[in-house]
This record gives sequence, structure tokens and C-alpha cells, in this order.
Amino acid sequence: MGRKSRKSDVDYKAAARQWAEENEDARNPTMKDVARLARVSKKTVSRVINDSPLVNEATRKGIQGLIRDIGYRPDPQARGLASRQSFLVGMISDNPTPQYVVNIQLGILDVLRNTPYELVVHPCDRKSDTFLEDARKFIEVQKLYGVILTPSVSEDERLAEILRELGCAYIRIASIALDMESRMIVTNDRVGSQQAARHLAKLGHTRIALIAGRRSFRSATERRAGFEEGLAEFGITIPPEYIFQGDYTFESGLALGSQILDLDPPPTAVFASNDEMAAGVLQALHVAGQTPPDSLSVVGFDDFETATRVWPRLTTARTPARRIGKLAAERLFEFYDDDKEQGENETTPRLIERDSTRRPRRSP
Amino acid sequence: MGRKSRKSDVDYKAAARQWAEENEDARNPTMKDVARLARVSKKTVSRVINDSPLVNEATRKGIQGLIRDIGYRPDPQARGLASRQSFLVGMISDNPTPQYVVNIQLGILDVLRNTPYELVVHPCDRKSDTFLEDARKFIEVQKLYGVILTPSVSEDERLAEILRELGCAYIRIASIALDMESRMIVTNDRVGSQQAARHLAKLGHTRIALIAGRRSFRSATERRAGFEEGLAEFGITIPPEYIFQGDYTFESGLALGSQILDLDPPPTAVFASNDEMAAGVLQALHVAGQTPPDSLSVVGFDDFETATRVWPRLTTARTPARRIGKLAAERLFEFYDDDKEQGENETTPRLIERDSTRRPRRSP
DNA sequence: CTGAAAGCGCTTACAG
DNA sequence: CTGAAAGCGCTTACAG
Repeated sequence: MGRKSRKSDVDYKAAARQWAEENEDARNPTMKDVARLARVSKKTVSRVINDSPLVNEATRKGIQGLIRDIGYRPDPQARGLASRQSFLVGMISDNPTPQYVVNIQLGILDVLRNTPYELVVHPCDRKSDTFLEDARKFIEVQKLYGVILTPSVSEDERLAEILRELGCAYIRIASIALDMESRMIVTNDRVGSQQAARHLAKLGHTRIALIAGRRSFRSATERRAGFEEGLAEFGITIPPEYIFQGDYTFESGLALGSQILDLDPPPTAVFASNDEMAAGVLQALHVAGQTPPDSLSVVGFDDFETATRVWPRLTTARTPARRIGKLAAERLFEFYDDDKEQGENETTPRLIERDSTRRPRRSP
Repeated sequence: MGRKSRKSDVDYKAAARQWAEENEDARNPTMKDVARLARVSKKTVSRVINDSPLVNEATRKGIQGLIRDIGYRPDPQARGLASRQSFLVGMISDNPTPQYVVNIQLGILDVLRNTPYELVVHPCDRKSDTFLEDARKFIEVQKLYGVILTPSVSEDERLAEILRELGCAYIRIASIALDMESRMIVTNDRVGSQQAARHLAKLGHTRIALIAGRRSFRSATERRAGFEEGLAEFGITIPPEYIFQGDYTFESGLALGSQILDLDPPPTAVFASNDEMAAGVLQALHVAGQTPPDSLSVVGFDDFETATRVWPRLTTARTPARRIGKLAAERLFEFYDDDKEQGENETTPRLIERDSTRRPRRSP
């Protein structure tokens, strides 16, 4: 007596004990149970789990403790139905490299862990007639909280437009900025291939071939441009007949690798726009009975597992895929937060020098 | 007139036109709308979308057409909330090989495409203290329709027990049968390494080393046992000092590969229990200046991308991962169906002969 | 800072 | 074969 507050009269620990006693069939508690035990309305419990500032601090602490004690976990489906937004984050991808896809997933999951959000994966085929329709349906029906887009679907303006139209938060991962800053993770691929070019130039290579990536990927343009820029710093240009069109697959690297061997005069180095194609070139050399990098230095891009499995191990520009996924997810959760300080939204490739590059042999 | 049926009086095409006219704000239709337009109760619409047999055929056809015409898509969250079961399939995995994980995912998604179900990925760490607790929470809170478990979590009996307790359908992918047939996809790894052993024996190898897989994986035991069985058919046994304990990583293969080179007398062939370790052995040989398979034949297991990236390309027993994922998902959907004929529930490895194996050199 | 009422879009349980 | 009522577990919109 004497104290005016009625709220502090609620003994939350006793409430938790009461629950333990009365709940014989070990039913999971609902918001209704929490409200009853804490002697508040469901709305107040709702405010607590949604971090609303409009709750008395003592009440908040008490309810949070009670929630912990009785093991209450809000039902994401019910919250989703009522708020018209699910607790699902979608990852829409069309990347041909499994190592990339898994690492992006792991990065996203690093952020989702210990949140109520789950990751729903959605590979797609951008060339399909129903690609946009399917994507819209997925986003709309699942009422996704947000979507993370990897190259090359991230580069599709029509898909971004659909996301905006549906009011769905999204983050685009791409080699260059294609959208407002808060919607992008930029990987600056150009920088990586510039480094690759400088590395080869400094080793003394001047007759250099290039295998471009798949046309439908913006990174293909960026990686090629960066490489040519890097060489230009040393006054080196690549003649058109030393430029080949790959598609980012091992098989294309293998096929183009043997074409490169037939060039006359042959180049002393080749830049393949990703590790898979670089691995293909190495294999073409082995098939031809050569021992790289003796007659031909090879540089890749990505530094995924393949880079260290092949022999010689690849000199390559690293794409920090897991970190990229992590940044994308962090950025996604900042999207609705105006005041939250924005974190990093770009990564820079770093050249990893290994055994697939060396100085060119003196011409005989 | 003269016809008694009242249902056939409903003009579903006209109803669809009516919707197009009245729905000026382009709202997505709900079950309530469908019911009103078709002049039936929501319950009847519900029966149609859930394929209940208790619906008049003409009514069913009409409603199905109407649903198509106006683009009605049932809300999975609402269905989930009411039925206490979501439309999410979980994939719980702890496999260290990205190529495996992605291919299983793709196989599952092959089956989920054009269904209302979505795939939620959930990598985990079986050694974590909270592993079981976390898994239970995930399954319970998301009210998963079902779960697909890959090795080695698939081999955890405590997790399977939790799934049964929660009444959640699950499929375990494992190298041997660990559960009732309707809950298993068996990959018969033992058969693959038997083939590998016979292949080496037939080439004339007799002094053979083995690198076992990670102890916590049942496949490690199976692959080893199969290999020893296969050799036994030819009267060959592996001395203990020719048996090494790996952990399924490239790094372990690399480290053990150089140990194998130091054996005296050295073996003429080695079986690594997966491709990653086999790739490590090949690299150890290259580092030592050797040119496999001249002095040492190497056999792997899995035939994931790595197998064809390395040089020489690996002779290996194929694990059809995408197909395994597909079978697991198909089996999951058969789980609640008593009458549905059960599909295949096992796969068999097949040895793919490539360049990493040859006849042993004559001893000098 | 708090709550009572209505509703999100379905299914369950029951009745006929 | 069909439907009216109640309810799943939350949030919204409003009032105080």
C-alpha cells in the first residue's frame, strides 16, 4: 500500500509458475495466455514483441521475462496473416556456380539466425517466358518481407519494377550500382580485373588473351573493361583475335582454351573472367600435354573452391560471396529503418596470387 | 427449363467477367470472392482447392475455371494458420560440400515447382549445444509441412525422434536404411566403393591405400567397408598403416596425400572417400613434382564438379545428388498418402572411369 | 501508455 | 454433396 502503481503488483515470476502448473497437456502458450497471465491486453503483448516504444518500461521488462520463462514464441503465420507480410526472405538467383549460390545463402543465414525470419530459395530461369510472372506470383503469394537478388536476375529492371510496385523491400547484388544506394550491394568487379591485368603486365606479359563471361551478366562487361583498363595503364591492348566469348562455364573455358593454343603467335597469358573458365583453360593445356604456367599463365576471377582444387592453383580476384550475402541481408533489414545508420554496401575484389601465373618465357 | 439442376444455372464465365468489371482497384480475389461469384459457400471453394472428392463434378469444373479466370490464389499463410500446418518444406543439412547441398536443393525444387510449397533452407551445426533445441524450435514455430534431412543430420536418431513427436513428416537421406522405408532415401554408398575396389584390382593394383571420411558420417563407414569388401573379392587386404583418417575436406586430402607419398613401399593406388579428398591427394602429388596417375592411381567418390575440374580427371563413384533430392521430395509428398503407390526410394552409385587411374607401373 | 472490437483468409467441426 | 458458425493467433484502426 502507499504505492500507486498497479502494474508493479503483477508478479511475473508467479505468473510463470502458474502457467507451468495449469498447463498439464504441455500446450505451447499463445499471446492470449501471456496477456492473461500478465494481466494486460493482447495488444500490449503485441507491442512488446514488436518493440513498440509505447509500453511502460516496467511492464515491458516483466512481460519479456514472462515470455522467456514460459517459452512463448509468436506464431509467424498469424502475424503474417494479420499484418499482410510474412517472415520470409526470398533469394532469387540464376547463377550457374553452386559455390556462389551456397555462399550467398550462408551469408544471408548468418544474419537471419536468431531472428524470426527464414530464407526461402528460389532459383529461376531468366530466359523462361514466365519468369517475371512466376517471380511476381512468388513474391505476392508469399507476401515476402523482402527479396535478395543475385546476378544476373539482380540486373533485370523489370523485376525491380515489380518489386517496387508490390511494395516489397529488395536488395540487388551487382557489379555496379543499378539502383538507389539503399537497394544495392556493389561488388566492383572492375577493380578485380584491373588488379589481374596489372599483375600480368608487371610480370612482363604483353601478348595476352581474354575470355569474356556470359553476355547476359553485367559482370562480364565489367570484368572485361577492368582488365583492358588495367592493361592500358601499361600501354598494352588486346587484339580482337585474342578476345573470346565464354559463358562462365567450365566447358566453355575448356573449348576456348584449346582455341587459344592454336593462336599464332600464342599469347603468354590469358585472363578468364571466372574460375570455372580458368579451370577449363588449365585442363585444355593439360590435355595438350603442356604444363601450365610454363607456356601460358592463367588468371581467374572469384576464388571459389575450384581455384584451389586445380593445378596449378589459380591466381584469381576474390569475390567474397559469403560476406556479400551477409551485407545484403543486413541492408535488407535496414531498409525500413530510416534512422538506423546504414552499413557497408560494397565490397572490393582482392587479387590472390598463386601458382598459375609466372613471367613469360623468353621467345626462342 | 426442365432441367432440375440449379448449379448448372451458374454461368462461371459471366461471373469472371463480373469480377473483372467490379474490381476496379485490381485487388487480388479471396476465397470469399470466389464463393460469392460462384454462388456457393466458402467451404465448397475450400473443398475444390483441397481436392476433396466431396464436390459435385460440374460444380468443381466450374469453380476451377472461375479460379483460373480471375486469378485466385489461396493464401498459404491463412491456410496454414487455420490448418496448423504451413506450406513450407524444410531442408536441414550439415554437409561440408556446397555442390552437394545445391544439387539436393535443386532436386527438391524440381518437385516443389508448381505446387504451393516453398523450400526453407536450414544449415546447422550438429556439434552445437543447442542443435536439437534449435531444430525443434524451427520445425515447431514454422509448423513445417515436412523436413528433408541430409547426412549427417539425417543420421541423428534424436532429431528423428523429435520429428515423430511433433508429428512432422520427414525423409532421411542416408547411405543405409535407418528408418522405415517410407521415411528413407537410401544411397547405397557401399556399392560405389565396391565398384571402385574392383576397378583398381582389375587394373592390377595390390598395394592400395585408403582415406576414410569424417567419422561422424555413416557414409565414411560404408564407403570404407564397401572398398574393403571389393578388394577382398580379389584376395587383397589393406594393411593398417595404409589406412588414413580424413574428414571429407580437400585440406585433409592434401595433408594425407603427402603422408601417403612417404609410405615405404608406396601404394600404387589410393581410394579417397570423396572427391574433395581425392583432389587433395592429386594436389599433393603435383606439389611433390609427380604426374598422376603415373606412380599413383587415385579414385574418388561423388562425381561432383570437382571431379572433372582437376587433372587428371577423377575416376569416381557417382552420387546422383539432384536425383536424390528429387526422390526425397517426391517421397515426402507420398508420406500422407496411403493409397498412392510409392516411388523409388533408393539410388545406386555408378563408377565413372576417367584419367586418374591406370595400371600400376612395373616395379623396377 | 493501454485496451476492446473487428478482421486478416482460410479450415475445422458439425449438421444436414 | 453442401453450408453456417466458430476459430486459428495475431495486428489494425480506433478510442481513450
